[in-house]
Amino acid sequence: MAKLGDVTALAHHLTIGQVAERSGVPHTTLRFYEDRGLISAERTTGNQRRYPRATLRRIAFIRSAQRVGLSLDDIAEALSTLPAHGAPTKADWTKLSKRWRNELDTRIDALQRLRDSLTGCIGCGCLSLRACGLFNHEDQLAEYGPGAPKLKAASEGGI
Amino acid sequence: MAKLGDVTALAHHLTIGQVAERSGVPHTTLRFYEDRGLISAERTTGNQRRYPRATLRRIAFIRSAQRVGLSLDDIAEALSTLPAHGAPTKADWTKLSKRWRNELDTRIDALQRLRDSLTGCIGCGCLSLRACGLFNHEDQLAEYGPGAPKLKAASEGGI
DNA sequence: CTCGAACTTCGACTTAACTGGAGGTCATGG
DNA sequence: CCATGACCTCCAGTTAAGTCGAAGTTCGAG
Repeated sequence: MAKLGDVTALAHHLTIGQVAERSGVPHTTLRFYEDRGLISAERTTGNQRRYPRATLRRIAFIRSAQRVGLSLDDIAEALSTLPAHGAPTKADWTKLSKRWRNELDTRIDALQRLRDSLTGCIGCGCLSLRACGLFNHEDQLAEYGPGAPKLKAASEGGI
Repeated sequence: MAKLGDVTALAHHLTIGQVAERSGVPHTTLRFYEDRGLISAERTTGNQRRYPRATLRRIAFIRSAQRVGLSLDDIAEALSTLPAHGAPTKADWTKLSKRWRNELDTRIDALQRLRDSLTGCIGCGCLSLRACGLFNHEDQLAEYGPGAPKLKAASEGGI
């Protein structure tokens, strides 16, 4: 039953197990995220990872962003503009945020249309989805949809 | 230069190539979607696919839903409650829509929080993200995040 | 009737995002 | 000081969502 004292050695540094437990993200995934450059950790003399508390926020951000359909690459790119440790400059933040705002706004819009069109279809009784906003730019959508393989050159300005 | 007449034979049925072009989804992907039960087509005597026009709306729906992070399985399940051809009953629609509304509302909410927290961080100057709504339920999130492997039994009530 | 574009199936390959196991190292209560 | 559990690296396997190519068939303008 040897346990790492709950009185965590060095209150500001969490072990990978602690981060895994608190964030709900498996430790294997945390190492994976590190490989992909999403998070980072300092090492003890014995080569074990020690995470700053801020990592929990970073992970929360990652999972939130992922949940709404952004790829780890997009997220990594965004996060890379922030220093791993220490406070980012206001300029960094502004730039990152501007790029994301557009993308997020677009996605929020898409979601709302999806939701409202469903609701609308019930409300108006148009059981075949005809005339519902979402479905009437049929030929316009596409452009670049989802898909594992990178169809369009990874990045080209936006996320 | 033999081209399929632009005066489409049987105005209500599109070839896979036409659907691909109009929807922007590659024909290979259309066949893949058929395998996964997302769309379907009638066949000519020569075994070629002929899609009803409504398929374009179905595809638009699929891509929209995917774009905001829903899996093809979720989408397939939702679409499966609608008949492939012909009008669904109002009851079908109501049921489908109710389930999706919750999920979509949740996602919209998450997106908005993500966006607002970014914006807020700039506005309030809290350069380290401290005190921003999104990041303060740190230990609560997780639950079930994204991930290719099916961690939690595929479906368990909601999408 | 012919010819090329468009279609068919099928199976192997790719990418993203994990997941799991083998084999070894670190840390700490007893 | 030693056992045990938490940690380490590396690498292979899995799932989702496509993508590609080979080899053969259908379609329809000329």
